[in-house]
Amino acid sequence: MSEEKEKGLNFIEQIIEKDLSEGLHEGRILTRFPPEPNGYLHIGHAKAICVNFETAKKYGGKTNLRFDDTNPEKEDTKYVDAIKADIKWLGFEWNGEERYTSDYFDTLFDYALKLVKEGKAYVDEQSAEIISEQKGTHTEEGKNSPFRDRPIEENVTRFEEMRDGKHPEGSMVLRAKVDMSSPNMHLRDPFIYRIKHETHHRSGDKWCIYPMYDFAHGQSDSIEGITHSFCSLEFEVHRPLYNWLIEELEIFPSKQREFARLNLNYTIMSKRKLLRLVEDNVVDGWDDPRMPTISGLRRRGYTSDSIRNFCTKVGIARRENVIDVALLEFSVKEHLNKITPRVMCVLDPIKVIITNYPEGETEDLTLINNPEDEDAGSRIVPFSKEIYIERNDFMIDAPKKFFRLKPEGFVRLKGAYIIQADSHLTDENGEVTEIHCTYFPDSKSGEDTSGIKCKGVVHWVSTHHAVDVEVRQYDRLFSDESPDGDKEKDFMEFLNPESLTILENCKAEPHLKSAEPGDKFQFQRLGYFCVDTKYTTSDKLVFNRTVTLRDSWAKMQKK
RNA sequence: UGUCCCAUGGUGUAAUGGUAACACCCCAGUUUUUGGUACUGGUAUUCAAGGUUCGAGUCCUUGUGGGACAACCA
Repeated sequence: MSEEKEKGLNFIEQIIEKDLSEGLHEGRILTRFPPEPNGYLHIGHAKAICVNFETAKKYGGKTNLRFDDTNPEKEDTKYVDAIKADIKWLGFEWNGEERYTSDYFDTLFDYALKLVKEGKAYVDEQSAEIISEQKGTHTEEGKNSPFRDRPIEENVTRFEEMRDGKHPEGSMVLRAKVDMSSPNMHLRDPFIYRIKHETHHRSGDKWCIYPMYDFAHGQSDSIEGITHSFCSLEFEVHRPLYNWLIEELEIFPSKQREFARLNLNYTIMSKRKLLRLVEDNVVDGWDDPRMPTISGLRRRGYTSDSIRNFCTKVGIARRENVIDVALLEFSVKEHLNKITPRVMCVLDPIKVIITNYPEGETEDLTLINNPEDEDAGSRIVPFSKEIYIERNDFMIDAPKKFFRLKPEGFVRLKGAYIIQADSHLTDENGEVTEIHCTYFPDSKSGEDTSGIKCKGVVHWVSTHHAVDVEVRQYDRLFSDESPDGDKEKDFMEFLNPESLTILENCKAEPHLKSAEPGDKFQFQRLGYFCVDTKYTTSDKLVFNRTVTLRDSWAKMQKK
């Protein structure tokens, strides 16, 4: 916090500071996060959450959590719980208990009735098709409905009948009487109440009419005394209606402001499309580690700190943007580098026999846990005659710049000795099966007097002490930068067939035996990994690769 | 064809009429018992044309480009 740079305010902060300087609402700041409980939260919501919670906090205000539940068809309580858990996990605390738009159904009905009684709303009994036709187009004005000027008493009666369940779905609708000739389609007598004979997840069967978004959101903001209502750009065209209703209803004047939603390359953010991935079993549920959902990122090993930092780096503005996923990845690496203990795990093991090391002997080596954090201490790693190293750390015809093990070459075993490759065995396919090496007793890590210079350092695990673990390597779910950007092709065509690789024969140092689900580590030289919370059992550890380390060797090879 | 919004390095975001900067990415190097981290340096930017002004990324006009908008969804 103290290192906070003197960067200018974002436009939302500018608005707030201006309001504050003008004494708006006596300096009270109240924002809200209004999810619809019809799906899981994703990284895009995380940005919205940060915008609302962090700006309110910055100015001494609070944030309400309000479930926008006006469409009983799609909403469910199970999503409510998941959403609450995700917000808490992200580290935010909402103002008091969570709220629900459905809690305001009585008030909302009264508001609507007030409009009806003042001749500002009417019941339209035409079909959806007819109404749609009358609505006009962008270039063509709309036409008034024949029901537009029916008597107020008749409107009151009909509206009450709607409420009382006397009419079937789709037979009639309550409309605000605004302006059918407005260039803004949302002002052409928008629907504000519709009939839905549907059981609501909270109000049950009490209601069979439900307010539309435009007649629920702004009013709920107002009821709660929200001072600043931040939403995404797509709602900009709704703002005139938002304001019109507040004025006509003469209720608390909340103000709506819009900002650009988060877009990530190689990622899909649409709830509908995410749902398809889940339903088509392309992924393993909403919390699949490849999903951009909060729960997916959490299972993948992301920390809430890193997600919040990412949201800060991304900024807030009003222009469309596509953030590079590399920035998200950088954000986790930045955090994980500071907090994770280093540990050795061989993903693709190949056996190394140290011919001059005494048979049956084990040596306890002390390795530091985290060079970035002195308090992290150290641990014991057993060393012996037989070890595993990474298959790709040995190369027969190695280029000059290959600093790892090659015939006749030297390499340092991390935290242990320098070894030299003498010979190797291969199978019928030419695959190396075993490497024979000699070690230099006077080259022990920390007390090396051998004078041998070797640039390469390699991680290893003693075969007899190794823990068998499964490692799941994840890559981006889509191979195209904007999977939903093609009008011709379905986003499913861009799925990356290699987004998941399961390695079942990995060897980890014994220290890992006590790892618990959710624990995070840096597998030295490889990346950051966490113990999977779903598939790990008492006798099988499953690790998820959160993100790889930067690999300059791989980069060099590409050239 | 209409209305509204937006336009700053490759990607994002600042600069509030006064020296265009920060982060990520990319490149080169230093350090290193992680080809990690850290550090140093580098490439690269105001959509265009007019106007206002001593001075414009910022204000005005026009153009160009991108986005949004016609669900009994939110």
